[in-house]
Amino acid sequence: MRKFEQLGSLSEPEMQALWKAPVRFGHVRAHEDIVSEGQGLSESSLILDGFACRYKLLPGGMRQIMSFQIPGDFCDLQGLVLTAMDYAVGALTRCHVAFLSHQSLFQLFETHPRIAQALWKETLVDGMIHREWLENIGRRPAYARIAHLLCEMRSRLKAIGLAQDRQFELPLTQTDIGDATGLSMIHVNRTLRKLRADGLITFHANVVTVHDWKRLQSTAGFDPSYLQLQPIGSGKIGRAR
Amino acid sequence: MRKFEQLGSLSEPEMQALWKAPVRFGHVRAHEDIVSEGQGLSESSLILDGFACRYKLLPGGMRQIMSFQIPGDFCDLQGLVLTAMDYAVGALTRCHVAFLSHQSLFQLFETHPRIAQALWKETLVDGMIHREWLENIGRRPAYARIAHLLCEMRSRLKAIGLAQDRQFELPLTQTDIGDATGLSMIHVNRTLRKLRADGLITFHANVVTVHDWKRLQSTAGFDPSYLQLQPIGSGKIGRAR
DNA sequence: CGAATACTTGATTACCTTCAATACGCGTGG
DNA sequence: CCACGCGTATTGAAGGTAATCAAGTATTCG
Repeated sequence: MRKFEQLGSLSEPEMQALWKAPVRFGHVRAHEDIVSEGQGLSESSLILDGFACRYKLLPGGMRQIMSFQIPGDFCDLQGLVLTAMDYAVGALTRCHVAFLSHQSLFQLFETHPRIAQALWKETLVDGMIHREWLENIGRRPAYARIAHLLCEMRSRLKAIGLAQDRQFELPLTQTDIGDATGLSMIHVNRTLRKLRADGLITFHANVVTVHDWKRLQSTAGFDPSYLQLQPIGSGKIGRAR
Repeated sequence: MRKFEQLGSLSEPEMQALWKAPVRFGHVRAHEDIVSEGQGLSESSLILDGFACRYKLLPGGMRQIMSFQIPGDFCDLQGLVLTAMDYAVGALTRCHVAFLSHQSLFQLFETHPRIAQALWKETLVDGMIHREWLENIGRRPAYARIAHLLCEMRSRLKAIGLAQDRQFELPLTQTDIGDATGLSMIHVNRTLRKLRADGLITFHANVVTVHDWKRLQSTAGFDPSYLQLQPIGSGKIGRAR
């Protein structure tokens, strides 16, 4: 549970302060919502364990997933600064979640402004992922689109030690993948088979096995520097303060 | 140029401080970049006048537009906290731009932390727009997709006094609309004609005329509360501080 | 073990893209 | 002033990608 540390290179006293903040722990069953759309929030939730997704429902009942949240990700920092959520967060597996009250976060911001900045940064990274997905859904054909999603998830899961080079667990149904990529479940199925037939990956029992990482990456048009951020302290901000 | 005020309900002394900050003014010709991808920045740019867009180019030369920036919008707040831009910002028309150095912004944050929060909020609104676009591109057919884009732009332009009920200027080519919605220019053309034939809108010489707002909204699945945010001071944050 | 959920496969249809060619609008320069 | 060229818009035809419909199989879970 010491995943706070990935939060973004804070200094020792800042980490100390975070440890002392009151945290409520809880868990959410698979297929239940962690946060609902339209809700106003009084605490922010951080995934400690499990997979979740942000999504919206359309009038017709269709679902669009906007991002997957993995351990170490905040779900709803948006609710800290804005008064209503424009999306829901659903648990894809059983999730362990830490809830931090907004009040105590704001108190932390007073004494440790860099914590606010670290959280701001979190939301900016969300924005980067959204833009990557816009590019993906808007301009790539299904084959590359799914390949790209797999590249992204491998990359993000590796960063938190949940993926190996050749293999990682990805507890998504084909319906989930379809809702994330803007495709029908059926087409996802066929495309996965094609990826399999081409010797790029296999996806079975929630496990992705990468057979040809290089080719997967190139068909996806995946940029390996994706989300490889510089730590806060070493960049412009360090200088500016 | 007093569009700073839309920045998000800051108090008087905060506004005063903003006025005193050093600002560099400039302009960018149409079709030129305001910011390039991959760049590290030392100042943040705010559109005072004109239209711009955030975009990425794919290896094949395709372009995906992630959002349109209109007067009063920051283009690259991301560069304040992160060290490299993951997208470029291109001017669609001649743009007047204000550049605020990161250094002076960070100084402002020290004395007026709510300014930082207002900018954080700006980036969260960007995130909301991205998610709306993800839903749009991922799950709506071309007809509704373009209708939705028009609804959004009308709504945002109205908020800054640049749209009337029935008519507003939208200096986008059909290619731009295609790159924003993930469609081919040709299909945009045909879809616009269909919207015209159905009596919803006309789009000619960069002017959108709305003939049937209600029907446009309903075919788009547009939520009229989109981006209607509560001011910062009146929400949770006000209480928390 | 039975029901529910997830996956697979085939056939058909529709949406959207690509290719190709033409027309329009506008500023430049002859 | 008109010709020219360029970017933008328009239109038609052909083809491919992905959706929908329909039915059947495998898994998971209570």
